[in-house]
Amino acid sequence: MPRTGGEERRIAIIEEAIRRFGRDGYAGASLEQIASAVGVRKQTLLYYFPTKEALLEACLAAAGEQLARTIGKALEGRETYWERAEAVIHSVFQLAEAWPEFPMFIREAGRLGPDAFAHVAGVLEPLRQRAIDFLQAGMDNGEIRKQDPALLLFTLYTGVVGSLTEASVLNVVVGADKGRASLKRREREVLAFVRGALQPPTGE
Amino acid sequence: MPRTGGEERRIAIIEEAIRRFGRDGYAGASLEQIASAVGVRKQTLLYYFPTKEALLEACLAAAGEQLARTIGKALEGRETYWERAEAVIHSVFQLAEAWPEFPMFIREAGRLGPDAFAHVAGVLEPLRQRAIDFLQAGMDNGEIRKQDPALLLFTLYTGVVGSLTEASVLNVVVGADKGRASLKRREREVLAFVRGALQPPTGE
DNA sequence: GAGGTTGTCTACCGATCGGTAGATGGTCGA
DNA sequence: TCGACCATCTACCGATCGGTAGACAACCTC
Repeated sequence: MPRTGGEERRIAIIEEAIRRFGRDGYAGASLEQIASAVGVRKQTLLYYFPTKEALLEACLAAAGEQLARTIGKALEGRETYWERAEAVIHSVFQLAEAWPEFPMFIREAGRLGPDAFAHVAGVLEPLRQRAIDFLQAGMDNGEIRKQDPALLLFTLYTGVVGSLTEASVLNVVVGADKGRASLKRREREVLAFVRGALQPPTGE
Repeated sequence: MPRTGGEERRIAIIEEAIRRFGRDGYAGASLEQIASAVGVRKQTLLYYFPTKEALLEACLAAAGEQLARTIGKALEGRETYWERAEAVIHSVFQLAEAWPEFPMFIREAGRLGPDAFAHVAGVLEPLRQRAIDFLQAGMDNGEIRKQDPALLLFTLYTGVVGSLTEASVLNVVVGADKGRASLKRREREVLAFVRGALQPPTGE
């Protein structure tokens, strides 16, 4: 009866749950699967998280924090609009490469409804506000096409998340598309799309 | 014991199943719920579709046909690139307004894996080929920014589907956003984004 | 109007799900 | 050293799930 200790195991369960919830959806993943993947019985999982929903909420919060950490670090020292956009997107793509189910879980959070997604977004709120102020400033001084900054942010979000989660569609639409090289190509594509969404209509 | 007759009921079941699969996901929706929403017992549903998976496949095929019909009709008589893009997007947004779960189901199809999505995409293959040829021609004569046409199509797909399915995210990121007016606003936003993705980098 | 076909039902089954109860062992501080 | 606590387990429960078996009624055909 090995004892890994409390916090460590708790984190292991959350990470595995994010993988499963991302891959199979909240309803499609069972506590049994998650527990056994961690190498523990279901009842042990229920010792850490009294219900499935409690586990979900812990995952949502953890995902929000992970994302905030990743994006926050990417923003350090970046000044121009383009540097920032590029750095954030690159960091998220790196995260997705190391942990493919992560963006899927984020999307699942959105699918589960506003309440679930709010758990993720709560931690990200300061970053959201910064991003919107930043976009607004860029529009005011003419470096970014004038538009609703919040809607623009939403469009950027769907573009990045879609590119990271719709791999099945990509395989069917584009043809064989696996591995690291493909992810890199999609990152370039997203960057081009973001450039298009940001640049003023008259070009330069 | 009313008898609605075979084909009519079959279609009613498929439409309700698309709603439920779209809203709750394939795993999250039960045959019981679908059947009772149609006003029929689960065993009657199983008379039409011997297994849940068979019902799913029927839904995938039906969704593909619905989409092909909608897009095909939107393309009639449109000539320029912009007219076509606008018409297709508008038709899809109209479909989504009348049937909000429809785009959610399409996204669920992608989530279920390449095999499931292939059932939808099969019917759409001629349209996909036309779109790619069309984009390629536009790039060749300089009306569209040069890029991989298949990847561009994928990006457009994720933009439209994302805008239609990530309503929860939108509510959190943008704030209250319900009803017809909001959908119209999002359609304009998507159109702007598509324009950005299509236009050559030097403006015009 | 008899008989097959089609559509809908009641009744039930085994598996699995999320969750409860409680025993057991390991660890550590008093 | 001994008792409290922490972590993990075995055993089990009621509900629900997808699916089967089969009765039965309405309809069509001849």
